[in-house]
Amino acid sequence: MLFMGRQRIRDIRHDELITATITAVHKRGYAAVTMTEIAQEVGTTAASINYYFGTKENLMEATMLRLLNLLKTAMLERYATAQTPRDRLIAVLDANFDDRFYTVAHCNFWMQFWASAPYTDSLARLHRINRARVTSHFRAELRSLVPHERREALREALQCYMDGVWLEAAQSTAPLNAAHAREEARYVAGLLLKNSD
Amino acid sequence: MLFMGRQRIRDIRHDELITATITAVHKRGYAAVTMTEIAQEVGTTAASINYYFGTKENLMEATMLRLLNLLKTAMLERYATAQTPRDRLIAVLDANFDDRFYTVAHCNFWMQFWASAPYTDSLARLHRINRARVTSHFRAELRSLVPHERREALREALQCYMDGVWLEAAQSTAPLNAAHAREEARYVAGLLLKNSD
DNA sequence: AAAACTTGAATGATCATTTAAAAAACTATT
DNA sequence: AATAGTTTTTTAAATGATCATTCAAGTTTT
Repeated sequence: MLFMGRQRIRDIRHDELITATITAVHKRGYAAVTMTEIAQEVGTTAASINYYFGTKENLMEATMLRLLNLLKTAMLERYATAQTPRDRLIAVLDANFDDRFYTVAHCNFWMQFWASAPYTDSLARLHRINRARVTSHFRAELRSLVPHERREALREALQCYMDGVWLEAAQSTAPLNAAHAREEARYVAGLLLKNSD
Repeated sequence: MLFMGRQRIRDIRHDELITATITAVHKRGYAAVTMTEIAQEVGTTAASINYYFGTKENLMEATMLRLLNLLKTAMLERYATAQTPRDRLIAVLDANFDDRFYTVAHCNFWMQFWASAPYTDSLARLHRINRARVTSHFRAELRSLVPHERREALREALQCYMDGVWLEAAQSTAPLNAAHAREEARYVAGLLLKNSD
């Protein structure tokens, strides 16, 4: 309890501020949002954010880390019950359109992060790592599903499709329908794989 | 000649500065790039940009307009010689991966513009107009190629795929291979349409 | 000579970040 | 369970840096 007590406020603030960052970036844009605006989302001050995160860049990094972990969790959950290679491919697709993850605010933050990642070392690193992870999952699952010559082309097509869906989701004015996105993704994957051999 | 002369320098600067904007945004990022950096790309000063474009926002808008026009031109050229609906669909796809258009710097500017468009009225307008145009082209060509029930799903899939390819291209460190991108796009479109009925 | 163009030096606004001092939460002791 | 001491948290105000934009005085072109 002693230790827990020490950590509690810090953890609460950490979560609050990351949530506030996603909301504020969605409202005002990654480039335009100020520390004060983020702070106001949860009724605190910019100085407080610096107390907990040090810099704006760290805050953005921590926010992106939360999204990456959300994606990873969604993926591992589905992986745990997948039996066949096809199941596992669908697990990867579905994870990307998980209810908890596939929201306008999340896709929007992701898109804006993506656009500015190349210009900030710490963000570029996160981006690279995640990209490599998704790619290797796709490669592994496609190995036993499509012939060797077409594998990379199909993997790229699938990844581009998914990125494109997020991009569109990021601009949406209405709430997203994650279940529908999963169906569409399966349909598209089905078409791409059906004739690939 | 008088009139031409009057316009010449203005036109040259206009072109130079738009090119400089694309390069500088690629180097430094849409959010981080300064007027001075853009000016330095062509050895002039920030004040000069303001003389010609008034504001940074106008400059960005003009830059995006050039890309939009490049895309439109590439499309119309190919449309002119397309005979069948299938030809016209391929024309739309190929235009998006035209040699003049599909470069890292262009895709990068496009991506960054895309991410920040929702937060600036004039840019949002451009974005909306372009999006509507591409969508209506796809709808028109798919009308006679795929059954009614699947048309929207396939159109969305194709558009998302193309957006995703741009997104990846924007991050590339090597020069792009536009011809290869066109081939891939045809291959993907082929798979999507083949089994859709 | 007039118009168009250029630029170095202000201007003024906006921000992230730091500081210092106060408030709150927690711990240990009695 | 009250209290004094310690650490953690909060914030208003200062700091300092960065920029887009404007200005005014030049230069070049027509």
